Amino acid sequence: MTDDTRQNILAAAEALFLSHGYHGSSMRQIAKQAGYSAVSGLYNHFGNKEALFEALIQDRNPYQDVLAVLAEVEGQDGPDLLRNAFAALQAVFVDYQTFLKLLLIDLNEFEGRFVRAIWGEVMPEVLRFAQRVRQAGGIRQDVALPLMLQAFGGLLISSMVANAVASGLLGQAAPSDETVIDVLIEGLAVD
Amino acid sequence: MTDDTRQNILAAAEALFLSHGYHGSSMRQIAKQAGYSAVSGLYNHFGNKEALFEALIQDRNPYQDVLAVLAEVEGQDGPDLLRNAFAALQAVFVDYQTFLKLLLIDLNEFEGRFVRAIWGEVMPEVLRFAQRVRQAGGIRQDVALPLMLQAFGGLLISSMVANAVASGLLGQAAPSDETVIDVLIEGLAVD
DNA sequence: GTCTATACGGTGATAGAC
DNA sequence: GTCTATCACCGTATAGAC
Repeated sequence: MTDDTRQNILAAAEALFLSHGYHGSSMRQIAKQAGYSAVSGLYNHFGNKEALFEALIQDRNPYQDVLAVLAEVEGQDGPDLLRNAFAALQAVFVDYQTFLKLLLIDLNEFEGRFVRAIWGEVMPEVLRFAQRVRQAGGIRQDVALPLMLQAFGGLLISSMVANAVASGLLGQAAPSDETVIDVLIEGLAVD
Repeated sequence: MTDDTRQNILAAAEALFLSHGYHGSSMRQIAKQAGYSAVSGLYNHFGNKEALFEALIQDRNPYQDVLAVLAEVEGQDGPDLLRNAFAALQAVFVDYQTFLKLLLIDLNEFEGRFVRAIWGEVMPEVLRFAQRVRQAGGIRQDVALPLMLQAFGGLLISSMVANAVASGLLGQAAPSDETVIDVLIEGLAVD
């Protein structure tokens, strides 16, 4: 299959999945939206609905951008690194807000199978970043690395969710604040 | 309908929703599990599948327990209050781990409609708790209340998710740590 | 009221003719 | 690529028995 037809189908599937959910979007609807007049046209390119969704997750995830941020972020010390990485990741996720919905679908329908596969590839780079933070200095050494990452990730997620809620993606409006990480950094910094 | 038949149906629906998801659990399966030989037996008690799910969310949510914790938690100062509330809420959510899955279903299938309704009743008490924390002293006054709540909630959620992942509810195992809140409190405390 | 039996249009998916 | 059937299953509605 050419890359054009593939992207055409993925775009149709994405639009429907985002607006009507996974089970709310039928293969017949996706086929129609993609310009086919019969469902079989879809099954010529993707084995089944699940394979179509997996292709969508593989194509739309922020994997590359997150890896780039973690590898290239700079800072004078640990707190500076954390602050810069947090801001850079927030900026990345602004462009991937719709991916949040795909992630939810993955969690619900496939027990997070597809996102976990991607996470497996990102995790090594995350650990490498955490070690960079620790070695850059200015961070309390009595805080374990997993604990620091859980706090960092939790705040990042809560910031993304607050952002998504504010933009009406998942619910109703709520005020967003970009400095939530500063409180954590204050707690992590050496006295 | 008697409370027995109601709880019988809810238990059957919960077991199936948790193990096979919302669309993976058919009304026929639920009816069978609840002891009926025809689907219609279900429709005598719940108007449709969505109403059945809503009743389940209403019946299984931690609303009462969370309200009780927020109203009754004590502490010598702000940091102490935050620490005690965090621990108490963590303890509550241990008993409601399966509710996480119902929450996910609500987010995915109903845009979080049912959980938002519950949240609307909890929020006033949450704000009252935040003001108690601030007035109890020992907390930086330059940190806005919504920011403090977002950080507190984000860490609570990340702790719950880490717990759920560790228990295999949502995915594969990961180490859990109960002191993630201490880092935040360190950042919130007055110098 | 509570249960059973049956029926309707939709679904994901397959098979075959053009 | 298109059409058309066909399959089992889905949520739901209805008619009727006790």
